[in-house]
Amino acid sequence: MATKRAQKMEETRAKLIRAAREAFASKGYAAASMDELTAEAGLTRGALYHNFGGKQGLMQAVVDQIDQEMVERMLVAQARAASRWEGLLEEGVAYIEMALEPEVQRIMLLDGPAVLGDPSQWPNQNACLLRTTQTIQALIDEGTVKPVDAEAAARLINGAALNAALWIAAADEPHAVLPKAVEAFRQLATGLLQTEG
Amino acid sequence: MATKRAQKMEETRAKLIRAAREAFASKGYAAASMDELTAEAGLTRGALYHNFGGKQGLMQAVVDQIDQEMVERMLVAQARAASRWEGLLEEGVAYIEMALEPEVQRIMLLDGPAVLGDPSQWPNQNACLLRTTQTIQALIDEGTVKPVDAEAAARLINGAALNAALWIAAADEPHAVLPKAVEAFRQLATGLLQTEG
DNA sequence: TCAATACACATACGCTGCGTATGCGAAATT
DNA sequence: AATTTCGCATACGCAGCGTATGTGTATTGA
Repeated sequence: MATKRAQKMEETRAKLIRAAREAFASKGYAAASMDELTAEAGLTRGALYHNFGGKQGLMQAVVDQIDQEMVERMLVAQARAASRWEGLLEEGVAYIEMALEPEVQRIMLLDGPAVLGDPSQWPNQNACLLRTTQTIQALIDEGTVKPVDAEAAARLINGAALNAALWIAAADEPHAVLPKAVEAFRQLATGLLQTEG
Repeated sequence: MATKRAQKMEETRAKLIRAAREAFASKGYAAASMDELTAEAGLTRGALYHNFGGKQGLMQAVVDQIDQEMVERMLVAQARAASRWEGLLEEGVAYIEMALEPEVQRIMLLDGPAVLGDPSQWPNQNACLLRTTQTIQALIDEGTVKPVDAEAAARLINGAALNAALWIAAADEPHAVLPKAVEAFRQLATGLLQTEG
């Protein structure tokens, strides 16, 4: 069996990550105090340094966890779609919608890149991006999409969705501009479609 | 005439901004020490707080300056193009190329949003984005582009270009993937074109 | 031109917050 | 049961930011 120590440690890690998500999301990475954060979790900075090596390591763990959750939601969105092409679009829309959540916005879109560097270089391999790349490659293979570089297209699509999300989130009435963003996104994406000869 | 004091003050501001650009670009915002930075400019933190109110204010000034330079380069790129539509594409390509510069990448794309919040909310109004929006609106008016929301389209286009740039900059051989990104960008953009009926 | 004032910037201080070194107690090993 | 391991708390030192205060030079008014 897993030792009691290992169990306890996992619990500690979970508590710290939970508190960190809350703190990073509400105050931002820079303004979040490790002392406060750990106290919130009923621990001290000692636990933090032992488990994550430091503030940045904790951020890394938080980002990985959220990234994981986002991938899962993208999978669900894609699975719901009628065709693979619609699946790609649904993935993008799901991405946009997720970025409406302050937590995702602040941690993944604003602070994450500044603290950990370009997302595509994250250890997690940026699962979201990888998924999109695979989907596009499949669409190219089946002739639905023009033979462009799949990774390039994936990054552009994701980037477009990302900025759409930031725009929406910063808008006075997010839910009013969301449809406009989604519509523009769908239109833009058609540029990748194979022009039937 | 402008008083000597005002002249001197402008000079001081310029020196601080120059030193800040260098420091922020090379070390990143968080790791840049105000003491070192100001000493580099032959000044102290006193001057900084008097002129910019703090570290964040200095960042703001730096961002504004770079943003201004980017707009100018985008204007040049657009002016070179044969048509307005090609002008939009050239703007995007110029944007991608600019983001190859470490200074732009680090300050504008990574740290900027984390420190100052979403770019579209910057006081400068994000001149780059405003330009793109206007261009797209003109293209819609002349019937070249589908009647989508101009601002939404602009954000998507800019976002796509931005991420393409980040991808390129992080690549092993940036200049090898640049053409792939540009090609994908041009293809994607065609999605906005009016489908001739 | 000379006093008085304003003001740009330097100096000095305190506080917060990170990272590290050390200590302790409970689980694990023998 | 004795010993070792190790997860976490405690204690310390230091860097860096923001503010309050000082100082010298440019500006104003007569």
